[in-house]
Amino acid sequence: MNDVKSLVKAKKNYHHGDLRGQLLEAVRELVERKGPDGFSIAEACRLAGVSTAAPYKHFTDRQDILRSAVLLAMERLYEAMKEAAKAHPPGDPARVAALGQSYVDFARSEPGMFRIMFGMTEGQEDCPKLTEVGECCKLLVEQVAGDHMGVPADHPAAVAWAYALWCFVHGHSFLQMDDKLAQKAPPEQEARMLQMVGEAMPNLS
Amino acid sequence: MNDVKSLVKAKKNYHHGDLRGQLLEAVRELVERKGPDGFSIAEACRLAGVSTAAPYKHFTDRQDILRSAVLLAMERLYEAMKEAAKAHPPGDPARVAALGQSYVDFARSEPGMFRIMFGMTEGQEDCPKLTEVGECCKLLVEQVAGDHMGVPADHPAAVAWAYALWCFVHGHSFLQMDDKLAQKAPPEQEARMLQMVGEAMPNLS
DNA sequence: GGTTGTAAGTTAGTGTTGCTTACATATGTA
DNA sequence: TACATATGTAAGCAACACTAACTTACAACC
Repeated sequence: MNDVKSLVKAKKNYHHGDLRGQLLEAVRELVERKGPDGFSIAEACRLAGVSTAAPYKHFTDRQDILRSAVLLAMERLYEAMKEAAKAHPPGDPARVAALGQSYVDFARSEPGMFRIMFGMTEGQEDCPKLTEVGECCKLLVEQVAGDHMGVPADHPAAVAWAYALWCFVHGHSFLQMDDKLAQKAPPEQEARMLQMVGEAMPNLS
Repeated sequence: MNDVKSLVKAKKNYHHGDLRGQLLEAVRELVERKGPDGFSIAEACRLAGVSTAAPYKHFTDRQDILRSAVLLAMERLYEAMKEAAKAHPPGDPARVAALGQSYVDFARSEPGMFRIMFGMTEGQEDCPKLTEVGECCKLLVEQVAGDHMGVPADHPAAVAWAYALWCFVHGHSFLQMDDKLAQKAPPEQEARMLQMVGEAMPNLS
């Protein structure tokens, strides 16, 4: 939406306000358009309207750029999940399904970034902020699972079911993205499946 | 095991027997060692001990090489799944779990290829052989699910559960590969989870 | 058994792309 | 005006995909 316009408009000045942010936005757009590998600093610069040397005043490295972009995406995902959880009261059966749905929706809306987030193999292990956000997501799922099952979030059963739920939506997200194997399931079936998994979780209270 | 030895031994002659096969093997090794993106024709040639121009006598293109390597991997996966299904009689509850286990084991043993197989975004759509093997895998899962549920493989419930099972093991495979989010689950827990999913499938006969 | 055709590999290059750095330059602020 | 910050210019360099033209080995055929 705001991609091209804001990019062009902001470039009127030598110092445009937020090159760092615009570069990350450009990375995101490139990754979505040309696939996870189709990103290069040079092209991101072209898109942002700056020289290829400019990024190095804001990032140390190519990896640094990617890491930062992934971190932003991770935060977007976490926000979406939090919103989904907040939309229903604890214990509501629809809450688990909504949480899963938010995850799948994110994967569908940003497949490129999603792939990088969970498929990066180079140098993201040593990024504490990234693992921190990931941990937050995990805790959120465990919390919702625990609420649903009537046990505290750190109960082994809640942890196990949270992981199972994650596996399910994660796999579904990937299979939807590369739809060669799985014919695109209609939204209703998707919702039904999520509901089914939610109902399979036992109530232990 | 046989990588280095066979590569060196076979290179004694100008025409070594099977450059095509060795290149594909080199691709596989590179992908495993340096990640899905860490593959290049040049490096595969270096590994196979031939010049960088040699591959073009066997493959038309870089994509052609990758596609062929992926096809081989897909066939390996199908073989593993078939073996797992053959190891138990139809209806045995352990059969579903074993099928899922074979999938997860494959992902763990060849994470790089697995990522490419299900993460490729460039030019694999138009490979009929690839989609054919994928279809075979899908049919196999549906067959096993149908046997387990006491309905034919093309029964809607069997198809739905087959897809759900696939989602589950697929997601688990990915989460295991990049283990930043999910702490590595011990094998016993993994087996228990697979069993749990299998037991959740209703018997409709 | 020599001739010859062909498949398979080699050498040497071309063109492109990308990451990164050293230095110059423009802009805003005190 | 002086300085700090932010960007541009230009270049180095490495890697890679792919091509063209030459060479080697093998095999089939007379």
